[in-house]
Amino acid sequence: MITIDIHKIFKHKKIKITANRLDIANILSNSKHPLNTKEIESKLNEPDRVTLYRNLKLLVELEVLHKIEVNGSTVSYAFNHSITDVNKNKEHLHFHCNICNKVICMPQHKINSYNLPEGFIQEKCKLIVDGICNICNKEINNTSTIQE
Amino acid sequence: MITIDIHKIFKHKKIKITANRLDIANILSNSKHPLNTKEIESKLNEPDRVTLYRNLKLLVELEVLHKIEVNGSTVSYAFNHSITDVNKNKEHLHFHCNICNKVICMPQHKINSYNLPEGFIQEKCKLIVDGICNICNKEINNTSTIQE
DNA sequence: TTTTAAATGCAACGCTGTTGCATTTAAAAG
DNA sequence: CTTTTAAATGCAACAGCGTTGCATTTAAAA
Repeated sequence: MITIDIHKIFKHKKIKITANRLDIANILSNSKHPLNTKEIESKLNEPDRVTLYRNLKLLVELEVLHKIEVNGSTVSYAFNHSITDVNKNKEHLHFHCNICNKVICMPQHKINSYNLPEGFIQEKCKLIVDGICNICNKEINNTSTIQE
Repeated sequence: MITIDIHKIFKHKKIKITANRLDIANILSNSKHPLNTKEIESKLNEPDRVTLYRNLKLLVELEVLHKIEVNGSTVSYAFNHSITDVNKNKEHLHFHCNICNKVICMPQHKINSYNLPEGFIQEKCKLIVDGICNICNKEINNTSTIQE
């Protein structure tokens, strides 16, 4: 059961183990794709926005979660599996679908460090590709076939 | 004089040539770096937020400007020089300084297209490196030297 | 010069995230 | 197990960024 691992992580990070935090971590840990605040909120039983925002912020600071900002209005969160599994979660490409707004990790495309001009220091890096995801693409093709 | 080129661009795009729009385009055309809304606003004589936002949106849609979102709270705009100069402004790396918040174009690092899984369509792409810029880096070193 | 559709500027709103503060609760101490 | 206490919660209110509605102004066509 994954819940036990999350208990351990919270203990190790020395934060209180609360229902709110367990819920958030479990939802994201079990999700195939990163989820935005709305999606997380809708999966919670007692959704208080303030508590959610505070816990998301805390868990990102403690590196339990990753925050992924594909654009100004779409902020997603993903569980940082590299806490338990070192191989996963190196900085990688994120795909953002302009139709369904979903964010999909593409760990096959890792991000290297770039040769910047003298004096520039690279701390973090993000690579975002916008477009149409495989599911929306399929739907578009189906619809157009029917119409013909 | 650059103003004449911008006149031509607006004519060609079939939008009214107004003082507001000329100001925005001139400010960004003459700026070395992309500027955020606050910075543009501070350089305007009569700053009405609504008109500014509406014109920024329009000029981005008409591809006179580029919109660069390095994170949720930092949105910058740059003049699209490729309208007049085909060589410039291919999609490239943007550097964001975590100290001064400035955004700097790094056209030496172009963005290629990625080999995405079956069914995914790439439309746009962005590559953002966060860190410390050369100017802030120099300031940090100076300060620490004095303190020693 | 007249006409008209587009652009502007104000007020008010909406969404996302934050702050202050009283109340509740996890978990440490006894 | 009970008491203690610092952290977490939930509410109200706020702040920043961008948008919408609408009356007024203005660029540019007639």
